[in-house]
Amino acid sequence: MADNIFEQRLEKLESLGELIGVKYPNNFSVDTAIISILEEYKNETRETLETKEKKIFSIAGRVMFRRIMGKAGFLNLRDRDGDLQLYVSKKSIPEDDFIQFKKLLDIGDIIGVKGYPFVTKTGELSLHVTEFKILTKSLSPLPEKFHGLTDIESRYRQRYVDLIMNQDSRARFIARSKIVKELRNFFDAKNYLEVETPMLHPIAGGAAARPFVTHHNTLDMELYMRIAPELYLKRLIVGGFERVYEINRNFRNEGISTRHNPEFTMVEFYQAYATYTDLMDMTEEMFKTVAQNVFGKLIFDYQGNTIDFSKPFKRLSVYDGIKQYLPNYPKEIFSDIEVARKFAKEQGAKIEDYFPLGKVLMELFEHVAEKDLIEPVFITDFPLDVSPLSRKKDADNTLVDRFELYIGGFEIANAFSELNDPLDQEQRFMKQIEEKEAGDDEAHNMDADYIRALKYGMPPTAGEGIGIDRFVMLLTDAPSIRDVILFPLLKKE
RNA sequence: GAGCCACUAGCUCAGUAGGUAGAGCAUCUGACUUUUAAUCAGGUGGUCGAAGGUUCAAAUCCUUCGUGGCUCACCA
Repeated sequence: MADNIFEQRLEKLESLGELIGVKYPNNFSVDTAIISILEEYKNETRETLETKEKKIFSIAGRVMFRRIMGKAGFLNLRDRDGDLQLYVSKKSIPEDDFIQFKKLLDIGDIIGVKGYPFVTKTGELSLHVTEFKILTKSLSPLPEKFHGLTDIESRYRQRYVDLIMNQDSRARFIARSKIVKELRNFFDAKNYLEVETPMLHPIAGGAAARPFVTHHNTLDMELYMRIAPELYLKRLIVGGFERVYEINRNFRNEGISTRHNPEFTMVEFYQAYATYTDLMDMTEEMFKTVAQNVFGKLIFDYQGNTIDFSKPFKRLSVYDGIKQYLPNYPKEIFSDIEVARKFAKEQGAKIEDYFPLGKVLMELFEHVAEKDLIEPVFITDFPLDVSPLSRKKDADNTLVDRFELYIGGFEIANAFSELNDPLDQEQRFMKQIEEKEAGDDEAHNMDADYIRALKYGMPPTAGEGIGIDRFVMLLTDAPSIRDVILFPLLKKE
């Protein structure tokens, strides 16, 4: 015998080829999923089942455990959504099949079996196998059966192994898929139109972030991976699609952390004739609906904190938040930039000299409050300086009709009533360009076509973006964004 | 980008007054026809993340590098 596992398994693969004629057969038909056998027989006992006619099922999956005795043995078979124990005995199957079972099988192999359900002495529903076929040899051994794969890097790099071994990881990605489906149902029920807008942008816009740059060869043109779909979706509002949403990836060329992956998924949606307060109500309804429909509950544990979606979400303005977290604030910080800068720096916020007042206040707020925003809370009424695409408040032109939703200590949604005054928008872009020149490399760029679109008239509109990855983190109690992204970005091996 | 920590068999992990590497599971051989982390007996398997250095001697001490984790910074 060869002296390592890979070589040993290659030899078994050769033997299989000699025994059945091909090494990788594809002639086994599956007629049943394990979960439907479990469902159909869940109320049967050893006694009730013995009196019934034996019904043959054909199932397939991966061998996870085995316990082999002399002329018989048990296997645990796993398919896409269930595990079932198999009982294989020499006298019940053809001789060639028993050779496959006894001599050629390894844990991790993909097999197909036929057999009839029965209940063992110890009361476990099992399949009494009458045909046994190895369909795909696994040449690499699976991780240790009891502990599974725990090394975090391996779980990300070899997600396929993680998904085989770790049922909680598997369940989390299934939940993610259901969450996205429920979001679609939610928007579809409100007559939203799902659209797809460009991922390659000639101008990176719609958010403040550094983009990935790429190049189109034939047009010899610089392009940017999109940092947000916002400006395209609002062009569609101009075009008369009054309710649109898009679920897709954004790309931001920034740091990686437990809450940031360079490519992440957002649902961004826009509704004409709505305001940001309408969206607060809608967001609450959305979170409750998705949580209830996917998980059947409204109260979640997130990393040791309880998050209750059944209660109305709190609402707190940025300025009130500063007053609440820093009761000793100097009265002048909301009007005097020098006082605000000095105070924010004293509190430990990172303030650059070119920051306008609104940005200083925003940094201050996030520095002191963000970590404590565990229960769902809408932070409202942002400074104009940090909101170049938002509508000004009627009552105070230094603030905008905007909110961000915080849950579990991080930002999960951002929304506002949209600025639909093309002349104001043009001035705001000009101001952003000034900030860019002053040193803010994440300031917005001028998008002349977007201004051109607004000049045709965009109805009063509100829009919102929700980070799907973070939403899934909350609902599945995931400590890191990498736990909810199948293949998170890692350095090259 | 900074600090701290980790990297030993396919997997999960032991192993520091520095003396040349171990266990469990997996795998191999044998026994066993109702087991379920099966059991019993006996084997195989390692350039101790990489490269330098100190030393008679390095998994162990030092330096640099790599990969990863956590925290901070960045992320309006």
